Amino acid sequence: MSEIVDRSAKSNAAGVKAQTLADDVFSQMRDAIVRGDFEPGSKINEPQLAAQYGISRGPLREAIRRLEGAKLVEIKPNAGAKVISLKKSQAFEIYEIRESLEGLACRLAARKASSEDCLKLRDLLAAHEAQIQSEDGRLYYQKAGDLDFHYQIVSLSRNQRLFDLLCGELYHLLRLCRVKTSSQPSRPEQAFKEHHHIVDAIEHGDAELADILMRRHIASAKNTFINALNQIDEELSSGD
Amino acid sequence: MSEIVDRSAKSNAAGVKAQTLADDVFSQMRDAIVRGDFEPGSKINEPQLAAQYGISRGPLREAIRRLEGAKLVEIKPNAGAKVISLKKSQAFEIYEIRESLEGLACRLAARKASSEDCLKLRDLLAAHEAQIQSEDGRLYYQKAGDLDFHYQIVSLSRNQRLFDLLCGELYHLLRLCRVKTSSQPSRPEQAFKEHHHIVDAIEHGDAELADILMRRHIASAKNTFINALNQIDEELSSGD
DNA sequence: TACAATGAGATTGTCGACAAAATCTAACTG
DNA sequence: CAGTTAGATTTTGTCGACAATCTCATTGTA
Repeated sequence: MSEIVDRSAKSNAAGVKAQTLADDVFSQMRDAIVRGDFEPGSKINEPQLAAQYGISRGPLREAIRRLEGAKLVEIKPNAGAKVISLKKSQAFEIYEIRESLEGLACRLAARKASSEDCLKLRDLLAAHEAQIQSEDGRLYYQKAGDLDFHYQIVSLSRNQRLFDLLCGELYHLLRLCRVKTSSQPSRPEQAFKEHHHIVDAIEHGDAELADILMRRHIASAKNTFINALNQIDEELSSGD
Repeated sequence: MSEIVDRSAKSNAAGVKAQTLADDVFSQMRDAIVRGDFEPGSKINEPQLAAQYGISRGPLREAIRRLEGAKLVEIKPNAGAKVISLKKSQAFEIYEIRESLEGLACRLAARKASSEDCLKLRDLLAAHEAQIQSEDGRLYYQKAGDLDFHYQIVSLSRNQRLFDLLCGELYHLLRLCRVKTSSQPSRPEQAFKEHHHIVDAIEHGDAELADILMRRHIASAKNTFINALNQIDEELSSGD
């Protein structure tokens, strides 16, 4: 009943070939941008990219228009598209929005989650704990693991548009600037505790508390992230 | 410094002719959809529309791709685009998101607004009061006036992305389904009081209170809106 | 030497035509 | 008469070519 689905994965799932060239190239380019294969701020050259993907400029331009809709490129008339380059202040803005929206997701999840749902969350956290204690725990935790947790919470909100907005747009944007701070130390143990407290609140159906705890959790992530960015700026200006 | 700007108005401002056909047709179609000129759920016929706007299918398809990005149409491969048709549950989802985000906007506005800013808000509300007491007050207030107020609050948040999201996307979507409930009775006096209380909180720099008041204000709007939709459903099913 | 005009090259914007897919119609079969 | 299949028509997807615009280097002049 009303399952939350990732609509953004139109094509690149297991072996399902794309329906249209524009959609296919859109997925490829989106992943490439988020992965950091395109330098942020770099110009997008239509003839070159069309040749690279083996398509004509028509579908390519449609793909670029979709990227514009996903806020991953900026288009200026008669000047072409550029890969977005997020400044610190813009990353901060996105974190502010995420803080509010994930608070909402938690609030809704606390009202709607079944005991089964909570069990699945606990399982996920248990798997995370095992990973933390393994050698590459830190890396795993902050990369895929943390994201898994937030994904699952958002789907428990049973608000499809909220899911699309957070998981289909904002997360991509944040990953884009996280490429810079790739090896940020993070704080796995602390985050792990916070996750458990959030699940506690959801399990008790305490929507208000779940909201507050999640917002606090994201605020911490925001701070460590901004600090990492500041540090990079300092290194650049001192080493230059 | 750092003025909040409506980036969505690329073309249709005063006399400034569009830079590119695709952008121009995008604006026209977006306005037409929001205005209700396109029946929600109706199919978009490319050859016909291209002829209507006097352009070829290339730019038209790019415009449609941008509309897809704005969530105003849905595209299925090899089947074309359809104007979005929001169900009650989806409108509800959008209101939930709006509630959270405008709360955030208020919270930020309370922290950042200068006394000048507050004065402008008061002026706006005073103008509204005059309108309310005039003959077509009700209509004015709920249409342009109410929106003006919310626009201004969101600008005061000084979060450009929040502004784009709320004023550039969500408001359009809500206006789209408000077309149905065109003459909803609303509650101008009550809303007017709430607006004043919100400005009070912002003036005092009480971010927490401003947040709560705005969320409550939108929750009321959400309820009257959903009730109006329910009433329409009843009329349809009984009169049929 | 500094600076503006000019022109060549490259890039974006637009178009019409063709290919592939879907839809509709109508005839055919049980 | 219902259901299915085959063909015709419409619509979407893709391509290559041309026009408009921008960029940048070169040249000429003060």
